[in-house]
Amino acid sequence: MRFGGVENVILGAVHKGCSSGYAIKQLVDDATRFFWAASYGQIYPELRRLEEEGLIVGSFGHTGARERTEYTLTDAGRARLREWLLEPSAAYELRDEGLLKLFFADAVRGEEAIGVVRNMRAERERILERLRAIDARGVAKGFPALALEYGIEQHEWMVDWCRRVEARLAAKDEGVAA
Amino acid sequence: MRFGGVENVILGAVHKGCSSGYAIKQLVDDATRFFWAASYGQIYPELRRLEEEGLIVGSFGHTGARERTEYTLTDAGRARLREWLLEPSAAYELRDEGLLKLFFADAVRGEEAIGVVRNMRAERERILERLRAIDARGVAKGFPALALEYGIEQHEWMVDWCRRVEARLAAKDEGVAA
DNA sequence: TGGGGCATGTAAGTAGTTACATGATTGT
DNA sequence: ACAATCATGTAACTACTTACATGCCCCA
Repeated sequence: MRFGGVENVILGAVHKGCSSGYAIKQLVDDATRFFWAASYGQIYPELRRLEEEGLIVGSFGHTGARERTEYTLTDAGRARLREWLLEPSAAYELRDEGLLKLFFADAVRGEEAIGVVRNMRAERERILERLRAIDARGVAKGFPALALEYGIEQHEWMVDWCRRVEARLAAKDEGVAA
Repeated sequence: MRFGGVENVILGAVHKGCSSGYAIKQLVDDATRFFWAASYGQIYPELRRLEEEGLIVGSFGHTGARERTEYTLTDAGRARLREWLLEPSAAYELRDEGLLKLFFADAVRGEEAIGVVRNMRAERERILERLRAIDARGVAKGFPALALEYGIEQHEWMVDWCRRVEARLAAKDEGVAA
Protein backbone atom coordinates (compact mmCIF):
# COMPACT_ATOMS: atom_id res chain seq x y z
CA MET A 1 0.00 0.00 0.00
CA ARG A 2 1.59 3.21 -1.26
CA PHE A 3 1.08 5.86 1.35
CA GLY A 4 3.23 8.72 0.17
CA GLY A 5 4.41 9.68 3.63
CA VAL A 6 7.58 11.62 2.90
CA GLU A 7 6.53 12.73 -0.54
CA ASN A 8 4.36 15.56 0.71
CA VAL A 9 6.85 16.73 3.30
CA ILE A 10 9.49 17.05 0.60
CA LEU A 11 7.21 18.74 -1.92
CA GLY A 12 6.17 21.23 0.73
CA ALA A 13 9.69 21.82 1.96
CA VAL A 14 11.05 22.40 -1.54
CA HIS A 15 8.18 24.79 -2.19
CA LYS A 16 9.20 26.67 0.95
CA GLY A 17 12.69 27.04 -0.47
CA CYS A 18 14.58 24.10 0.94
CA SER A 19 16.73 23.12 -2.00
CA SER A 20 18.93 20.37 -0.56
CA GLY A 21 18.22 17.16 1.31
CA TYR A 22 20.14 18.63 4.18
CA ALA A 23 17.96 21.75 4.26
CA ILE A 24 14.82 19.64 4.16
CA LYS A 25 16.04 17.59 7.08
CA GLN A 26 16.62 20.79 9.01
CA LEU A 27 13.10 22.01 8.39
CA VAL A 28 11.79 18.63 9.50
CA ASP A 29 13.81 18.66 12.71
CA ASP A 30 12.98 22.26 13.51
CA ALA A 31 9.32 22.10 12.74
CA THR A 32 7.41 19.31 11.06
CA ARG A 33 8.77 16.63 13.37
CA PHE A 34 6.14 17.70 15.90
CA PHE A 35 3.49 16.27 13.58
CA TRP A 36 5.44 14.52 10.82
CA ALA A 37 8.97 13.19 11.20
CA ALA A 38 11.40 12.08 8.49
CA SER A 39 14.97 10.80 8.43
CA TYR A 40 17.82 11.02 5.91
CA GLY A 41 17.21 7.39 5.11
CA GLN A 42 13.84 8.40 3.70
CA ILE A 43 14.64 11.83 2.35
CA TYR A 44 17.53 11.13 -0.02
CA PRO A 45 16.02 8.11 -1.78
CA GLU A 46 12.67 9.90 -2.01
CA LEU A 47 14.28 12.96 -3.60
CA ARG A 48 15.59 10.76 -6.39
CA ARG A 49 12.22 9.06 -6.75
CA LEU A 50 10.44 12.40 -7.01
CA GLU A 51 12.89 13.58 -9.65
CA GLU A 52 12.27 10.42 -11.65
CA GLU A 53 8.56 11.13 -11.38
CA GLY A 54 9.18 14.60 -12.70
CA LEU A 55 7.85 16.44 -9.65
CA ILE A 56 11.16 18.09 -8.81
CA VAL A 57 14.36 18.85 -10.73
CA GLY A 58 17.84 18.91 -9.30
CA SER A 59 20.72 20.94 -10.61
CA PHE A 60 24.30 21.16 -9.49
CA GLY A 61 24.97 24.00 -7.18
CA HIS A 62 27.61 24.86 -4.64
CA THR A 63 28.20 26.61 -1.36
CA GLY A 64 31.67 27.94 -1.87
CA ALA A 65 33.27 25.05 -3.71
CA ARG A 66 31.26 22.44 -1.83
CA GLU A 67 28.86 20.59 -4.03
CA ARG A 68 25.17 20.38 -3.46
CA THR A 69 22.13 19.44 -5.43
CA GLU A 70 19.58 22.22 -5.69
CA TYR A 71 16.07 21.01 -6.12
CA THR A 72 13.11 23.03 -7.31
CA LEU A 73 9.51 22.10 -8.00
CA THR A 74 8.40 21.46 -11.57
CA ASP A 75 4.94 22.52 -12.71
CA ALA A 76 3.84 18.94 -12.15
CA GLY A 77 5.28 19.13 -8.64
CA ARG A 78 3.47 22.36 -7.85
CA ALA A 79 0.25 20.86 -9.18
CA ARG A 80 0.70 17.75 -7.07
CA LEU A 81 1.35 19.78 -3.92
CA ARG A 82 -1.72 21.90 -4.55
CA GLU A 83 -3.88 18.88 -5.23
CA TRP A 84 -2.74 17.23 -2.03
CA LEU A 85 -3.31 20.39 0.02
CA LEU A 86 -6.89 20.72 -1.18
CA GLU A 87 -7.99 17.12 -0.75
CA PRO A 88 -9.26 15.93 2.63
CA SER A 89 -6.67 14.18 4.78
CA ALA A 90 -6.87 10.72 6.15
CA ALA A 91 -3.72 10.13 8.19
CA TYR A 92 -4.01 10.88 11.88
CA GLU A 93 -1.94 8.63 14.04
CA LEU A 94 -0.98 9.12 17.61
CA ARG A 95 1.39 7.14 19.75
CA ASP A 96 1.19 8.51 23.21
CA GLU A 97 2.73 6.52 26.02
CA GLY A 98 1.31 8.89 28.60
CA LEU A 99 -2.26 8.27 27.47
CA LEU A 100 -1.59 4.55 27.28
CA LYS A 101 -0.53 4.65 30.91
CA LEU A 102 -3.56 6.68 31.85
CA PHE A 103 -5.65 4.01 30.17
CA PHE A 104 -4.12 1.31 32.32
CA ALA A 105 -3.74 3.43 35.43
CA ASP A 106 -6.34 1.49 37.40
CA ALA A 107 -3.62 -1.12 37.84
CA VAL A 108 -1.99 1.10 40.47
CA ARG A 109 -3.29 2.65 43.66
CA GLY A 110 -5.07 6.01 43.71
CA GLU A 111 -2.16 8.18 44.81
CA GLU A 112 0.07 6.48 42.31
CA ALA A 113 -2.43 7.18 39.54
CA ILE A 114 -1.98 10.87 40.28
CA GLY A 115 1.71 10.36 39.60
CA VAL A 116 0.86 8.96 36.17
CA VAL A 117 -1.02 12.14 35.33
CA ARG A 118 1.74 14.29 36.80
CA ASN A 119 4.32 12.56 34.64
CA MET A 120 2.10 13.09 31.64
CA ARG A 121 1.87 16.78 32.42
CA ALA A 122 5.63 17.04 32.83
CA GLU A 123 6.18 15.65 29.31
CA ARG A 124 3.68 18.05 27.84
CA GLU A 125 5.32 20.94 29.63
CA ARG A 126 8.67 19.97 28.14
CA ILE A 127 7.24 19.97 24.63
CA LEU A 128 5.40 23.22 25.30
CA GLU A 129 8.65 24.87 26.32
CA ARG A 130 10.33 23.78 23.12
CA LEU A 131 7.47 25.16 21.08
CA ARG A 132 7.55 28.46 22.93
CA ALA A 133 11.29 28.66 22.32
CA ILE A 134 10.67 28.34 18.58
CA ASP A 135 8.02 31.03 18.89
CA ALA A 136 10.41 33.32 20.76
CA ARG A 137 13.17 33.07 18.20
CA GLY A 138 10.61 34.08 15.62
CA VAL A 139 8.98 32.53 12.65
CA ALA A 140 12.36 32.97 10.96
CA LYS A 141 12.99 29.25 10.89
CA GLY A 142 10.03 28.80 8.61
CA PHE A 143 7.46 27.66 11.12
CA PRO A 144 4.22 29.20 9.87
CA ALA A 145 2.38 31.07 12.56
CA LEU A 146 -0.79 28.98 12.45
CA ALA A 147 0.77 25.56 12.89
CA LEU A 148 2.96 26.79 15.72
CA GLU A 149 0.04 28.54 17.37
CA TYR A 150 -1.91 25.32 17.19
CA GLY A 151 0.89 23.38 18.79
CA ILE A 152 1.34 25.82 21.63
CA GLU A 153 -2.34 26.24 22.40
CA GLN A 154 -2.99 22.54 22.25
CA HIS A 155 -0.19 21.79 24.65
CA GLU A 156 -1.42 24.50 26.96
CA TRP A 157 -4.80 22.82 26.90
CA MET A 158 -3.20 19.46 27.65
CA VAL A 159 -1.24 20.80 30.60
CA ASP A 160 -4.38 22.41 31.91
CA TRP A 161 -6.36 19.19 31.53
CA CYS A 162 -3.76 17.28 33.50
CA ARG A 163 -3.81 19.87 36.26
CA ARG A 164 -7.59 19.68 36.52
CA VAL A 165 -7.52 15.90 36.68
CA GLU A 166 -4.76 15.90 39.27
CA ALA A 167 -6.90 18.13 41.47
CA ARG A 168 -9.92 15.88 41.02
CA LEU A 169 -7.99 12.74 41.84
CA ALA A 170 -6.42 14.38 44.87
CA ALA A 171 -9.86 15.41 46.15
CA LYS A 172 -11.17 11.89 45.65
CA ASP A 173 -8.18 10.44 47.45
CA GLU A 174 -8.75 12.68 50.46
CA GLY A 175 -12.38 11.66 50.46
CA VAL A 176 -11.37 8.02 50.63
CA ALA A 177 -8.76 8.68 53.32
CA ALA A 178 -11.27 10.58 55.45
CA MET B 1 17.01 -0.17 19.53
CA ARG B 2 14.58 -2.15 21.62
CA PHE B 3 11.56 0.02 22.22
CA GLY B 4 9.01 -2.33 23.71
CA GLY B 5 6.05 -0.87 21.87
CA VAL B 6 3.53 -3.69 22.02
CA GLU B 7 4.83 -5.18 25.23
CA ASN B 8 3.08 -2.66 27.43
CA VAL B 9 -0.18 -2.78 25.54
CA ILE B 10 -0.29 -6.53 26.00
CA LEU B 11 0.69 -6.48 29.65
CA GLY B 12 -1.99 -3.90 30.31
CA ALA B 13 -4.62 -5.70 28.29
CA VAL B 14 -3.96 -9.02 30.02
CA HIS B 15 -4.15 -7.27 33.36
CA LYS B 16 -7.53 -5.91 32.30
CA GLY B 17 -8.70 -9.45 31.67
CA CYS B 18 -8.03 -9.99 27.98
CA SER B 19 -6.85 -13.56 27.98
CA SER B 20 -6.46 -14.31 24.26
CA GLY B 21 -4.66 -12.60 21.42
CA TYR B 22 -8.04 -12.09 19.84
CA ALA B 23 -9.41 -10.34 22.92
CA ILE B 24 -6.35 -8.10 23.11
CA LYS B 25 -6.81 -7.12 19.50
CA GLN B 26 -10.40 -6.21 20.23
CA LEU B 27 -9.42 -3.96 23.11
CA VAL B 28 -6.84 -2.33 20.87
CA ASP B 29 -9.33 -1.71 18.07
CA ASP B 30 -12.04 -0.48 20.41
CA ALA B 31 -9.89 1.74 22.51
CA THR B 32 -6.13 1.99 22.56
CA ARG B 33 -5.85 2.45 18.81
CA PHE B 34 -6.69 6.12 19.36
CA PHE B 35 -3.31 6.54 21.01
CA TRP B 36 -1.55 3.21 20.47
CA ALA B 37 -2.31 0.79 17.65
CA ALA B 38 -1.26 -2.84 17.28
CA SER B 39 -1.89 -5.57 14.72
CA TYR B 40 -2.11 -9.36 14.93
CA GLY B 41 1.27 -9.50 13.26
CA GLN B 42 2.70 -7.92 16.37
CA ILE B 43 0.44 -9.34 19.04
CA TYR B 44 0.81 -13.07 18.51
CA PRO B 45 4.60 -13.17 18.22
CA GLU B 46 4.88 -10.79 21.17
CA LEU B 47 2.64 -12.99 23.32
CA ARG B 48 5.06 -15.85 22.82
CA ARG B 49 8.04 -13.60 23.53
CA LEU B 50 6.46 -12.40 26.77
CA GLU B 51 5.75 -15.95 27.84
CA GLU B 52 9.39 -16.88 27.19
CA GLU B 53 10.39 -13.91 29.31
CA GLY B 54 8.15 -15.19 32.08
CA LEU B 55 5.89 -12.12 32.21
CA ILE B 56 2.75 -14.02 31.22
CA VAL B 57 1.68 -17.66 31.24
CA GLY B 58 -0.63 -19.30 28.76
CA SER B 59 -2.82 -22.28 29.47
CA PHE B 60 -5.13 -24.21 27.21
CA GLY B 61 -8.68 -23.13 27.46
CA HIS B 62 -11.77 -23.38 25.35
CA THR B 63 -14.94 -21.61 24.39
CA GLY B 64 -17.29 -24.52 23.91
CA ALA B 65 -14.98 -26.98 22.25
CA ARG B 66 -13.04 -24.29 20.40
CA GLU B 67 -9.48 -23.99 21.55
CA ARG B 68 -7.90 -20.87 22.88
CA THR B 69 -4.87 -19.93 24.85
CA GLU B 70 -5.67 -18.15 28.08
CA TYR B 71 -2.96 -15.83 29.24
CA THR B 72 -2.56 -14.39 32.70
CA LEU B 73 0.10 -12.17 34.23
CA THR B 74 2.81 -13.72 36.35
CA ASP B 75 4.13 -11.87 39.40
CA ALA B 76 7.03 -10.74 37.24
CA GLY B 77 4.54 -9.48 34.67
CA ARG B 78 2.55 -7.55 37.25
CA ALA B 79 5.77 -6.04 38.58
CA ARG B 80 6.87 -5.03 35.09
CA LEU B 81 3.52 -3.40 34.35
CA ARG B 82 3.62 -1.49 37.60
CA GLU B 83 7.20 -0.38 37.04
CA TRP B 84 6.36 0.86 33.55
CA LEU B 85 3.26 2.72 34.77
CA LEU B 86 5.21 4.60 37.42
CA GLU B 87 8.20 5.63 35.34
CA PRO B 88 8.02 8.80 33.23
CA SER B 89 7.12 8.25 29.59
CA ALA B 90 9.12 9.24 26.60
CA ALA B 91 7.17 8.21 23.53
CA TYR B 92 4.96 10.88 22.05
CA GLU B 93 4.67 10.70 18.31
CA LEU B 94 2.15 12.36 16.12
CA ARG B 95 1.53 11.93 12.42
CA ASP B 96 -1.09 14.40 11.46
CA GLU B 97 -1.66 15.05 7.79
CA GLY B 98 -4.05 17.89 8.59
CA LEU B 99 -1.43 19.80 10.54
CA LEU B 100 1.15 19.09 7.85
CA LYS B 101 -1.18 20.70 5.35
CA LEU B 102 -1.79 23.64 7.63
CA PHE B 103 1.97 24.05 7.82
CA PHE B 104 2.28 24.26 4.06
CA ALA B 105 -1.02 26.08 3.51
CA ASP B 106 0.66 29.28 2.36
CA ALA B 107 1.16 27.48 -0.94
CA VAL B 108 -2.50 28.04 -1.76
CA ARG B 109 -4.64 31.18 -1.92
CA GLY B 110 -6.39 32.60 1.14
CA GLU B 111 -9.86 31.19 0.54
CA GLU B 112 -8.36 27.83 -0.23
CA ALA B 113 -6.41 27.88 3.02
CA ILE B 114 -9.73 28.12 4.84
CA GLY B 115 -10.68 24.90 3.09
CA VAL B 116 -7.59 23.24 4.52
CA VAL B 117 -8.71 24.15 8.02
CA ARG B 118 -12.27 23.10 7.29
CA ASN B 119 -11.09 19.70 6.11
CA MET B 120 -9.03 19.40 9.25
CA ARG B 121 -12.07 20.16 11.36
CA ALA B 122 -14.17 17.61 9.48
CA GLU B 123 -11.66 14.85 10.32
CA ARG B 124 -11.63 15.81 13.97
CA GLU B 125 -15.39 15.82 14.04
CA ARG B 126 -15.47 12.32 12.64
CA ILE B 127 -13.13 11.08 15.34
CA LEU B 128 -15.06 12.97 18.00
CA GLU B 129 -18.25 11.25 16.94
CA ARG B 130 -16.66 7.84 17.22
CA LEU B 131 -15.39 8.68 20.70
CA ARG B 132 -18.80 9.92 21.78
CA ALA B 133 -20.35 6.71 20.46
CA ILE B 134 -18.02 4.71 22.69
CA ASP B 135 -19.00 6.96 25.57
CA ALA B 136 -22.70 6.47 24.86
CA ARG B 137 -22.54 2.72 24.80
CA GLY B 138 -20.87 2.93 28.18
CA VAL B 139 -17.52 2.15 29.64
CA ALA B 140 -18.55 -1.48 29.22
CA LYS B 141 -16.02 -2.07 26.49
CA GLY B 142 -13.23 -1.41 28.94
CA PHE B 143 -12.43 2.17 28.00
CA PRO B 144 -11.53 3.79 31.33
CA ALA B 145 -13.41 7.00 31.92
CA LEU B 146 -10.35 9.24 32.17
CA ALA B 147 -8.70 8.30 28.90
CA LEU B 148 -11.99 8.56 27.04
CA GLU B 149 -12.78 11.86 28.67
CA TYR B 150 -9.39 13.14 27.58
CA GLY B 151 -9.97 12.05 24.00
CA ILE B 152 -13.39 13.65 23.80
CA GLU B 153 -12.42 16.92 25.42
CA GLN B 154 -9.29 17.23 23.36
CA HIS B 155 -11.14 16.70 20.13
CA GLU B 156 -13.75 19.21 21.21
CA TRP B 157 -10.92 21.66 21.76
CA MET B 158 -9.48 20.88 18.33
CA VAL B 159 -12.81 21.39 16.59
CA ASP B 160 -13.23 24.66 18.41
CA TRP B 161 -9.74 25.81 17.47
CA CYS B 162 -10.43 25.11 13.80
CA ARG B 163 -13.69 27.02 13.98
CA ARG B 164 -11.97 30.03 15.52
CA VAL B 165 -9.24 30.00 12.90
CA GLU B 166 -11.75 29.64 10.08
CA ALA B 167 -13.52 32.75 11.35
CA ARG B 168 -10.26 34.67 11.58
CA LEU B 169 -9.16 33.69 8.10
CA ALA B 170 -12.57 34.55 6.70
CA ALA B 171 -12.42 38.00 8.31
CA LYS B 172 -8.94 38.57 6.89
CA ASP B 173 -10.10 37.48 3.45
CA GLU B 174 -12.97 39.93 3.51
CA GLY B 175 -10.61 42.66 4.60
CA VAL B 176 -8.39 41.93 1.59
CA ALA B 177 -11.35 41.78 -0.77
CA ALA B 178 -12.71 45.10 0.45
C1' DT C 1 44.27 23.07 13.88
C1' DG C 2 40.40 21.56 15.25
C1' DG C 3 35.44 21.63 16.17
C1' DG C 4 31.09 22.44 14.35
C1' DG C 5 28.24 22.88 10.61
C1' DC C 6 27.26 21.67 5.65
C1' DA C 7 26.30 17.98 2.58
C1' DT C 8 25.29 13.30 0.69
C1' DG C 9 24.52 9.00 1.22
C1' DT C 10 23.77 3.69 2.58
C1' DA C 11 23.48 -0.88 5.15
C1' DA C 12 21.47 -3.22 8.54
C1' DG C 13 18.08 -3.56 11.35
C1' DT C 14 13.42 -2.83 13.75
C1' DA C 15 8.62 -2.04 13.57
C1' DG C 16 4.51 -2.39 11.71
C1' DT C 17 0.73 -3.40 8.19
C1' DT C 18 -1.84 -6.11 4.93
C1' DA C 19 -3.56 -9.84 3.14
C1' DC C 20 -4.23 -14.26 3.38
C1' DA C 21 -5.10 -19.09 5.28
C1' DT C 22 -7.66 -22.02 8.27
C1' DG C 23 -11.37 -23.71 10.76
C1' DA C 24 -14.70 -24.09 14.61
C1' DT C 25 -18.92 -21.98 16.86
C1' DT C 26 -23.06 -19.38 17.57
C1' DG C 27 -27.21 -17.43 16.45
C1' DT C 28 -30.91 -16.80 12.97
C1' DA D 1 -27.62 -23.05 5.54
C1' DC D 2 -25.54 -18.87 6.16
C1' DA D 3 -23.34 -15.02 8.19
C1' DA D 4 -20.96 -13.22 11.83
C1' DT D 5 -17.83 -13.82 15.29
C1' DC D 6 -14.22 -16.40 17.71
C1' DA D 7 -9.59 -17.76 17.28
C1' DT D 8 -4.70 -18.34 15.71
C1' DG D 9 -1.39 -17.54 12.92
C1' DT D 10 2.24 -16.15 9.04
C1' DA D 11 4.58 -14.33 4.65
C1' DA D 12 5.49 -10.54 2.19
C1' DC D 13 5.90 -6.16 2.23
C1' DT D 14 6.35 -1.11 3.45
C1' DA D 15 8.09 2.24 6.42
C1' DC D 16 11.24 4.01 9.23
C1' DT D 17 15.42 4.50 12.38
C1' DT D 18 20.12 4.14 13.61
C1' DA D 19 24.59 4.20 12.94
C1' DC D 20 28.05 4.77 10.16
C1' DA D 21 31.12 6.58 6.22
C1' DT D 22 32.94 10.42 3.76
C1' DG D 23 34.77 14.86 3.12
C1' DC D 24 34.72 19.81 2.58
C1' DC D 25 34.08 24.57 4.54
C1' DC D 26 34.25 28.25 7.95
C1' DC D 27 35.62 30.47 11.89
C1' DA D 28 37.99 31.20 16.20
